Amino acid sequence: MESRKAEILRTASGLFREKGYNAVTMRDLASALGIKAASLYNHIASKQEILQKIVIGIAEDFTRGMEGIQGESGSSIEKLSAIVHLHVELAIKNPDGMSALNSDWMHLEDRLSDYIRMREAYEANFRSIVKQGIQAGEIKNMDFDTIVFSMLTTLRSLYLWIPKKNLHRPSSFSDELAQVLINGINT
Amino acid sequence: MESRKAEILRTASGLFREKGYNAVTMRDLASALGIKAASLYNHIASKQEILQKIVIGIAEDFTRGMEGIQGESGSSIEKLSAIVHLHVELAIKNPDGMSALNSDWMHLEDRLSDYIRMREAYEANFRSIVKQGIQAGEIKNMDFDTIVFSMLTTLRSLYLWIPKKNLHRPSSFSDELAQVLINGINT
DNA sequence: TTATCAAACTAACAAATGTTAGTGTGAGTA
DNA sequence: TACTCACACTAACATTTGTTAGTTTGATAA
Repeated sequence: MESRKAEILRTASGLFREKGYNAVTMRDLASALGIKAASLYNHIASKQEILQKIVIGIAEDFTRGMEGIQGESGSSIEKLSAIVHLHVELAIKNPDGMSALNSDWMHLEDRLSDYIRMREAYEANFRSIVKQGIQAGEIKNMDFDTIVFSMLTTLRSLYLWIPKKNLHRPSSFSDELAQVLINGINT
Repeated sequence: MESRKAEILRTASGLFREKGYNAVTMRDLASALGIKAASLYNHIASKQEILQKIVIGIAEDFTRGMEGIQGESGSSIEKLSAIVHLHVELAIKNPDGMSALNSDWMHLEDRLSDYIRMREAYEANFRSIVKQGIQAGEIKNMDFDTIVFSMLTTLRSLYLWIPKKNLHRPSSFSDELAQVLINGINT
């Protein structure tokens, strides 16, 4: 059974998505759960903790996923395809949390530097895979920054789009997206 | 000379970009301008007005730009290329304002429905151009939603990226981006 | 029964926030 | 000189907000 705390995090994610972290008050959140604001503090220490649990948790999912992909053997194209799958999987699992990660990370306070470190490491890994692909002749030698930026922003924004689609078969959707994203830059 | 009001809007755009509309207080904004919060009200009616002027102004730029493109003759590929140019031009002109448009539109209150109407009209035009391109055989018949989503999110996120690049020649950058975005879907 | 414990409540507070009222000031104009 | 007007100031306000203190409740275990 979902713990009360998990329920709070899930409900908060939904509200953060609609209005952003700062526009959601503890009274809003309590009201969405059918309780009073003060009661929230039986479960969480502060509003900050809610944001941190949501955002850092997902950032760690991405870090773990990227480590797994880097650890395996495979061509650059195969690795990029695995990255697309990772983004689709996490966006499906928790689109509201992804929204907070994308829009509210700057309000992280104490854990802001942790988040930025993880994001930079992730992007460095991503760039290194694309670079290897170009060197190996697997990826077209177009403007490097443009390739990376275009792929990353599309992947980062998946949470906006995925809830609208009817994903009967997530894995086939994921394959399809990988095709569209990679075919444009594949040799 | 830049009016005091324009200076306020410009400064506010920068702060909104860093922290988001709700996290920027009138005292923050005043302090960035070297004055007191109450003095702002000699120039603007409310905090809301600042957001509205910024966001609705840019939304109207896009609406006008799209009307111009739709009005001209040309292939779908040429129109898409013109749309890329439009996005690059507006992102260069005012990246901070673009950030507010992308991240703070939901706080528009009175003018929220105006904004949403404009955005929906813009996207409908975009989709119609892609659809015509597919019917005319100019664009690959891949998954329609995926093509549209991938292009639109990349264009919408340009403001995050453009300030980091050294754009000596905006028009050649624009051509390059259009190449990367369109080549992947071009026949 | 009695004790425990998670989880809700009421009441309150200090700080922050958007905004208003009323006032001063200094440069340009009549 | 006297007037105006843009633009800044101080002081204060009513709300809103995150959070704390202390209390009640209702189910489960001893």
